[in-house]
Amino acid sequence: MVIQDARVLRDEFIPKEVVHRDAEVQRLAETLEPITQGDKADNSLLFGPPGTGKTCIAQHTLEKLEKEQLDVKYHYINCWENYNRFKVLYKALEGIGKTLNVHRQSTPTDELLKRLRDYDQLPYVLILDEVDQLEDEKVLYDLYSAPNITMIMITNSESEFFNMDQRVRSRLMDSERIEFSKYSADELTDILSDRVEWGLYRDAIDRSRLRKVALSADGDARIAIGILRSAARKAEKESKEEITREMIQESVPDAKENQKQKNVEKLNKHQKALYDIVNEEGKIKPGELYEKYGKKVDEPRTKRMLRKYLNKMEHYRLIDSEGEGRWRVYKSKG
DNA sequence: TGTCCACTGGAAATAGAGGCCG
DNA sequence: CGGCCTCTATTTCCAGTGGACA
Repeated sequence: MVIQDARVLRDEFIPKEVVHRDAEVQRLAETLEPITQGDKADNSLLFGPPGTGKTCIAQHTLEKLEKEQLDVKYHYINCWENYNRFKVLYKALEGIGKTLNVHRQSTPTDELLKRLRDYDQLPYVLILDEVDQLEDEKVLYDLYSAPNITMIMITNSESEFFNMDQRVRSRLMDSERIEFSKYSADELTDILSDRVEWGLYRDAIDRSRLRKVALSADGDARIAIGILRSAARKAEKESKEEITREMIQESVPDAKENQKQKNVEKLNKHQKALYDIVNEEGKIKPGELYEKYGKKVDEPRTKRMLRKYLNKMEHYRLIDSEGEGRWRVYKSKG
């Protein structure tokens, strides 16, 4: 037996103590300080590469705040999954239990917003993860103008995020910005050993092997934990008592592919067809791509729609493109 | 210099789904 | 049930872009 508590190895797990992010935790806590007086705090923007602890710290800080201070509410919203105005507002209302008798289709979005604005019980903090994935950032403006709501926005790229509607941007400019950088191999090793302590049996893995995992993850904690999880499962499957270096080695590609795979699964058949063609060709001009696509599926969508799909896939980092206008070329990743 | 070409992406129009209400 | 809403997905229409070519 290797795994003691599988929950600890999941992506969503939030540790009780966060290691190697003291400065960031401190800054976030200071920014949120007014909330302890029952006021609205400044919004914050956490940015940095994937797997650097942004989401984890936001949730951890709020969880702690809620525990110490009963009169705060917070809610986590993933903007990848809730990418439009209605969905975000609906989720936000869910967090304060005001969705009663809001019935999905028949209530206008403005009504949702009105309810949020009218809410004045307790300070309400919204964690908006992957906020750059929103189809239309105007919803941020809506939330900005709600008197009691404080936002914690999370994004990979600060510059991409601010590449938005002028009016929304000018409001969000004064958010507290907190930058996260990649973890070093030593830091990652510490994070892993923290997880191991709660999640695995003591002798399953030692520090030098954890360091091997850390080195393969290139500063990304999510990948590091993914490698560990996958290696632990292998050990479990083979009924071994410990995780070997070979198991770790084999798990590296699994873990790295994993994230991308998740996104590919969300594509519909038209998007998948485009994705496959781009990958087969490696590099392809739009006209040719549309033509191949047309032969490949029944009931093809119009070119305009395909352009929308391609944009989306590029945004999700499933494909690449280069060149503007007439010189555009779509490319497979990597 | 003017016209054509191959492509992009915004905006408006349309279709269809699901819920509300009399 | 039928009329009325709103939402999302999709189509239709089109102005804009900048190199090629006569």
